[in-house]
Amino acid sequence: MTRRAPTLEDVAREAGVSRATVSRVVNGIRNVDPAIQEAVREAIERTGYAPNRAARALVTRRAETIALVVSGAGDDSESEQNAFASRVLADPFFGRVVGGVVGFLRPRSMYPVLMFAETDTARREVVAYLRQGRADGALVFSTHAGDPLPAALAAERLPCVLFARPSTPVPVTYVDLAHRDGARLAAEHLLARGCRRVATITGPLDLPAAQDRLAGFRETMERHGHPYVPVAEGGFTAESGASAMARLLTEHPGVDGVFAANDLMAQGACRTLRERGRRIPQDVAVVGFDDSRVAAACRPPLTTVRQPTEEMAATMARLLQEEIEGTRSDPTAVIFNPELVVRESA
Amino acid sequence: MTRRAPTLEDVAREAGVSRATVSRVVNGIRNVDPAIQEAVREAIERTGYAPNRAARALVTRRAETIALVVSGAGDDSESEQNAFASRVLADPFFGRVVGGVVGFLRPRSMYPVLMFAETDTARREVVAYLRQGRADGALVFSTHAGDPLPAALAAERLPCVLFARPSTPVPVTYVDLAHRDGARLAAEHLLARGCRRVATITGPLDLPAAQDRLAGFRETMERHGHPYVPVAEGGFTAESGASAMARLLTEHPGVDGVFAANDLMAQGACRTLRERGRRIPQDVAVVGFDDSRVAAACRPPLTTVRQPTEEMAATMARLLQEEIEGTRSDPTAVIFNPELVVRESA
DNA sequence: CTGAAAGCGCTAACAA
DNA sequence: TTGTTAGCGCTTTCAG
Repeated sequence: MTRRAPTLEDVAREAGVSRATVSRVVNGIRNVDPAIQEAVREAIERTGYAPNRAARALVTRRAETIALVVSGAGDDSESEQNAFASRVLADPFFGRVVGGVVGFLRPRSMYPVLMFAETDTARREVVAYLRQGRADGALVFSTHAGDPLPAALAAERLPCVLFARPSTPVPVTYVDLAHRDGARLAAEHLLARGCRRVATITGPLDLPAAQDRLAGFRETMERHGHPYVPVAEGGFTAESGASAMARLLTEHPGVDGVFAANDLMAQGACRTLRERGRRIPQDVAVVGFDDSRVAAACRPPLTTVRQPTEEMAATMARLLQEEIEGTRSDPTAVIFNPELVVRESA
Repeated sequence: MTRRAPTLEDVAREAGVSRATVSRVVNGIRNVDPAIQEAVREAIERTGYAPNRAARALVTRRAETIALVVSGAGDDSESEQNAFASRVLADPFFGRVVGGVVGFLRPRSMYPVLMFAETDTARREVVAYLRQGRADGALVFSTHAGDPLPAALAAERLPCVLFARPSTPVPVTYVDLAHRDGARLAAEHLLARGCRRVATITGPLDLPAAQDRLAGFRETMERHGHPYVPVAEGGFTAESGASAMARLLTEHPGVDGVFAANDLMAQGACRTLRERGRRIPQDVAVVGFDDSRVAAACRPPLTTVRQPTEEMAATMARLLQEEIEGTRSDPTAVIFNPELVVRESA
């Protein structure tokens, strides 16, 4: 026999006041006599009252929930669907993202709903979820260029904030990093330590972030008298970094410095270098990007360009909140500055 | 000027039927004339109707949401709070868990709410969240023994399912692995390949899973004439595995086989072995546990005992669903069987 | 400062 | 098979 959960009505009766008054106390609205406030609090205690969020959501039109969406490119196979989630989770970058988001949300008694959207069907479901008011807005992390999700969300006027500027212009708020500046830091560091035959391993070049890191790196090298920089494109994974490094070594055996556009690829590059008998950093210096947890764990520990991922993620949550509350209606962007973290690899 | 979202009422008017009929169509309840069904569907299309979940939740008393909770031991410092999330996410085990849960939930248009609870305050918030009906139940992953969360949830009669049998008995449903059998597989494999001086690196021994793996390993070794097995306790991290291996080598330089109670520790052990000039598996054979993604990525690839984590997680979700729907009211347990995966390390 | 009352949008008896 | 109607539990004017 399970007793019905106590409602506002029950508390009101218990405290000898009206529902409205209890509601005011629960929601911390002032203009309530301190004595009555106390009485209500006691009644809540006695009854073990917990407000029904569905009822509140119905009238406030707010779920007090936000979605954390990872949008990618994949096929509809079921194996692929499950794999996508664990692949994303395996990326150390994602752990920092969640840490940052949770850090912002928790003090507000909110927790993110985790959604993976690697197909158009899945993306439609994300839109439907938001349209049904199950979440008030979305933090979107796209893993590929031309992701249609931001535009779909914007078309429905659903609040959302992106990580990174979208590759095709969409009127939507985002946070990003000054990638060119980061790449510049890497280039200057390699040059300063005496490297003269410097190459770079880029991310997927359809991603603006990867393009910007490459452009910034080239620019700086050029300005310092190195107009030609060998380039190998990778896919932001350790495996792709390893094979990119192998290609680079084949074509340019004399390379003495490498800038990889993320830590995972830098890690892969290190593995290849070690296997080919190159010492790091004596023979080849390696600089990564992100300062994810693999950077410190790598052998040797990676010199890298730090992206303040947690703060960026927390800022996304704050911007989304503003959008939901209507504090700000026009899209904005917040750009963060990278920092060089010198360890042992360069 | 943002137009009010269309409601059932709007659709009903558009289709020339009653709200109830539209509701029936939306919820796929039969006994609706096909022609009317079609008309309603068109009206939904025209109006762009999306059901308001808060309203539905209010009457069905169901949020159609479940929480995925990671409960751990930590202090109240803010840095610790954020670190906990990314530490958990960094564990490859967790990626498989999420993959399994999402695989079950998604076909049901559900997505997990991610909650981290490493302090008593945070755990109280988890309970409050569920009591408010923001989620219908919880999947709980405890990272330490004697976690008070399962008991707290049970006391409030909130539906929940645990990963692994709780260290103190709580009347609650859980899934688990036949740890002893897994350890037996490891022992038999090491013995079969000719190892005679075999040691083991255990997990934190306050965890039943760690105890069982140790007990199963010892038992099998004993039955095969090896009553004494050197033991070093680790903490389920690569770092702890590395130092446990170092202690083992100091005290038992002649060791020729090691069973680590998870892959992360096996990975750490491999690192130490390599640094001390031991070849794997020629000088020392290493067997891990879990078959997480580090197992295949390790050098050399780890022979390990596979825990079907995705299936276990998916089963948790199914059991929770049953509990929420009241299909089953008594706690149950589902125990999975481990499998040996032979790669190169042993 | 407090209470009465009108919904929020939906589901589910119950009637027709 | 369809419609009518009574809430679900809460917030929020609007009076008092």
